[in-house]
Amino acid sequence: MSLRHTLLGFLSYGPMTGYDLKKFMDNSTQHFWHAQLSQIYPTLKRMESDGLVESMVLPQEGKPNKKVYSITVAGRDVLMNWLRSATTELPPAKEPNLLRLFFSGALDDDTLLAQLRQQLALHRAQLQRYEDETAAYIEQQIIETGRERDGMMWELAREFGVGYERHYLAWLERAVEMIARSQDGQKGA
Amino acid sequence: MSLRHTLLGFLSYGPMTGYDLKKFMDNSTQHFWHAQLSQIYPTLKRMESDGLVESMVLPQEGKPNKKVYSITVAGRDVLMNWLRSATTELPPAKEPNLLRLFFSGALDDDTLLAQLRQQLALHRAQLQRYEDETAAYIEQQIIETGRERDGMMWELAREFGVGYERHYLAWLERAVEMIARSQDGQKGA
DNA sequence: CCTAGCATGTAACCAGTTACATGATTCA
DNA sequence: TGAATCATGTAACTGGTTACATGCTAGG
Repeated sequence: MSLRHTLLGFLSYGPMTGYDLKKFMDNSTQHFWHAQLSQIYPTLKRMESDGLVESMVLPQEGKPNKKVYSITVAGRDVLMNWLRSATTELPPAKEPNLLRLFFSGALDDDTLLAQLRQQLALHRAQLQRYEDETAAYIEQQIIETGRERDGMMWELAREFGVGYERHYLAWLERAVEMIARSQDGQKGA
Repeated sequence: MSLRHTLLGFLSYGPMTGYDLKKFMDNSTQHFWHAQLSQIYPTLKRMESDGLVESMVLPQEGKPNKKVYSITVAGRDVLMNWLRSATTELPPAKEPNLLRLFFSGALDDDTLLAQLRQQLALHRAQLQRYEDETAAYIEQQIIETGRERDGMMWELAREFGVGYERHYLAWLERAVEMIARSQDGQKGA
């Protein structure tokens, strides 16, 4: 259900097209909610027939016409109800990399270490991105839109990402160390 | 694709039924991969016709017959290839609670604080579970099965969970503090 | 010349959820 | 008496991915 909520959330900032919505998602909610254009377009269509959004076609030359969506009163209602709704359970997660590790007892130490080091590199890069690009993007968005309170939420989400990557890195580093040490022990014996 | 890998992973420890597989998942991979029986049964069937597993029917009285699945050589092959496969990208995640917060600028401070405190309670409970039940369960499994190297992986996954919950709690606590403080400032003024 | 960006969508497929169906046994 | 555990599944639906289709403009 949450793609609908994501679209309502962005449209609550102002009217825009499906294409615009995709770009906003790629730049901001990407790491906690994402979608392809091929899912966004039909979802907007269904949301319109459900009365949550309405569209206006802007004719263009040399490009397909723009279809600009706005949130309706009913849409704002659905959005606010979602924002207020209680969290009674932790959402189930799918983490293929953890799953892989869980069953990696069958791998030799070298392959296992290579796996973990690959992940280390990816997470280091992601931490960097949160600290540089994402921070700059949020600051710029706050200046451009003047949405300071929303900006506080965006910043909180970014800080979650930073904390998450730091935890992930610390854990990976400990795991690598542990396995490397147990390997030395075997070679030395 | 990863439900198939999960099932192969558990079957690599020994033959079991779909029902057993579900219980193992609920007790161990639950927080990084989960599935319903209604998805497990047909998946096993397709894996059998793909030659990754094979089944043997054990007749029972008063209950449906047991269908015990074992991993085949081809299945073990697929499992090992997956374990060895490189991680080239961070897997995309869906975090409805973060998404909700991202758009929560429209909520008043009290509702926002209530939201965050609900989450705090859930994550505190989850941390406790990882530290008590999960730790005990893993220890017991290692003793029962003698799989010490696999046990190291299970334990690493558990420690990831502990670290994740600690990070989540620290972040929630900071967020609550920040919002509560900004609220005091407004009241005091 | 080719790639990226702008801008819309459809169709086929795969993964996952919810509801339904059956039926015995054990425990509170 | 009713819920939980054992044990299998099917059917209908929803959510999400991948591939296909079109076509112009700007920049390296």
